[in-house]
Amino acid sequence: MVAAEAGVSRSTVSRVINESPKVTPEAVAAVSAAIERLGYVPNRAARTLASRRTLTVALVIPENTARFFADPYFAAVIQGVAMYLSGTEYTLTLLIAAESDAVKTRRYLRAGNVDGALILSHHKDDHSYSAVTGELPVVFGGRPMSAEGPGAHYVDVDNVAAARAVTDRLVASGRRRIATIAGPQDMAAGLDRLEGWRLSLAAAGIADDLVEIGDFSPASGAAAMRRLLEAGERIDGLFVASAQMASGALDVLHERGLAVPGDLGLVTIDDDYFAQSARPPLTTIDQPTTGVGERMAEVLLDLIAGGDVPASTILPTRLVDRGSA
Amino acid sequence: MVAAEAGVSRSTVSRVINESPKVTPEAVAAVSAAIERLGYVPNRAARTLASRRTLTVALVIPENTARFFADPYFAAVIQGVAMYLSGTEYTLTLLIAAESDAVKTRRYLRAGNVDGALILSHHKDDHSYSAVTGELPVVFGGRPMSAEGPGAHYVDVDNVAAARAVTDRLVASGRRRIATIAGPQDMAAGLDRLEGWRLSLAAAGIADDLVEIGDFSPASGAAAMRRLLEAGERIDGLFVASAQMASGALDVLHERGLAVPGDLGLVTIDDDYFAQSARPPLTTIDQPTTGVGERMAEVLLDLIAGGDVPASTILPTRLVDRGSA
DNA sequence: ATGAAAGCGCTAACAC
DNA sequence: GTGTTAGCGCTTTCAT
Repeated sequence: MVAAEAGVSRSTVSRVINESPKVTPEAVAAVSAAIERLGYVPNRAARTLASRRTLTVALVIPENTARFFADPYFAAVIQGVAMYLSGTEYTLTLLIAAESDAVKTRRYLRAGNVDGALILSHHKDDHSYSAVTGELPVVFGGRPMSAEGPGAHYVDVDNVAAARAVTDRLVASGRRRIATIAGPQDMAAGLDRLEGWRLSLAAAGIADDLVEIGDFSPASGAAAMRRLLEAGERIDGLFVASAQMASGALDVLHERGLAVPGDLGLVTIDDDYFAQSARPPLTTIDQPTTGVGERMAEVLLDLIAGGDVPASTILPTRLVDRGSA
Repeated sequence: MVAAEAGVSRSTVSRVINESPKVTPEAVAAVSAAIERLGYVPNRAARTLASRRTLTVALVIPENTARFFADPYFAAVIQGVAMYLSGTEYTLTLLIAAESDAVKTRRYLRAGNVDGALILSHHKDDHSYSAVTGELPVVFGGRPMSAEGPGAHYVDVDNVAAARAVTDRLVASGRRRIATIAGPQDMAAGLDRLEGWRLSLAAAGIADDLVEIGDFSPASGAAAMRRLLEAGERIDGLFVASAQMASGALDVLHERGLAVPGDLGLVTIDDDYFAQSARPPLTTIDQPTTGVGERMAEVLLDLIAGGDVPASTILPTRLVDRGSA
């Protein structure tokens, strides 16, 4: 094998591969050359078995979250994770966790098949994985809801501040009757954005009674918009908790002949295709989607390396003003 | 360990785990019970090292394809793969292959770290992975372009037939001046859909000179639509090679005050959010996206198992008539 | 049908 | 700094 070719022992080869500091430069050179010449690639299984590190991290997507694969947000996060990892020695295992046997997934995680796990979940009850947090480094995507306990590491954006900032635009435009189409109230993002809207209105002394709930999908946004309109109030401002829902809401407004921002101001969150190509293009919040994935991976690797990382990593967002307020 | 608990040897335990037929039912029962009782989970690395099967398949996404992660098509395929695999013993490794060192990726694949690979690529030059086809079971998503050689296994839909079928609707509506916004001509799907459009027109004796090319994104569809309109021809029918491009094209038509299907018929491919929520909703082709992922995984596992699978697996599509032709 | 023994390819003490 | 010696936890001949 490589050892013979380089004229050293297997141990030295191993040390070079693992970048041990205690190897002479000459030895490193000889081994590297031999590796190159032979096109040698270490066997992962053997390394794992001997060292008890798998060099693998799992990305767990609970099944009911998987249904939202079409959501560009998730796709972007996954992409961020994969891209960050591709620059490291680590490998990514994608796990769609059937809720029928979350047990199976948890066992897999605890069986030492991975060095850590990233958990991307949509709903509150998805967090059945918090149990593994004690036995394995785990990083959640998005602020986990109560059940996780205070120790859970997560990466997220400040949804409260983002929602508040964008709603402030509505207020600044002189809107006084401001409604919201909120996200699901069993998701942190849904709750936080609603809270941000409330804070903005409270600060301006405006009533916060016009609330309809959607599930972040365009169809749910359209339905919520209809309910809002049918309630009979004359709204002059609207904060929709996601651009996908805003797109649905906008369809309904067009149907009814209501103009944005002429008849009412409309702002949202997510600077994706929906916000950009809406007519009119929407004032919104740009959040770092692939960035969330990248940081999740980074935090996890730090945790695995024994680093001592703060439990929460909050990424900055940016307000994109397109004049739709 | 389990052997002691069940009162048998390690070999027997191993046989039970690997479902060897030569074990008495009693032994199986005893071992299964012991496994259950102890919550035993076999160590993957050790199994792999001893058996030389990794129980892992790679899903390779060339970096320039990764940019299209937002494309719901890709997300759906990945989801299909992951969900199919979750029902098997196999694990999915997601590999974003930097084109800078495709060498690294190929080595990884050849180093025996996976039992097979699924390759999802967008463009012609992505297919640098065809080289591994000889050394490892490989299944491509989408018909690979020439370079792969005839042996390459792939799963796809019949894009030619689909495009032809939907264009036929335009013809059936009496449209005589039918243009197309085609996909990239370095992708099989782009070429095939253009070909289908041509065949439909040829059969009807209609000229096929009105062609603009896009890259499947909404923005490119809008740009192509502008070029088509500015060419000055009065078009009465249009086949757009993807719903995302159709959405962009429709925006331009609205801008110019052209009505669908009043002024011109518009049909496309993909029954996704874009086709469904377009105004008007579009006559289109529904293709099994997660189905493609599932079949890719299924074919790969068959290949790994030594099965002898036909090189191409063509999945059926369905025409969805929404009256936009 | 089952057990005993010999590795799979590597890393990790431990000496030198 | 480098080599030697044991395993890591399984599967797999080979006997029995």
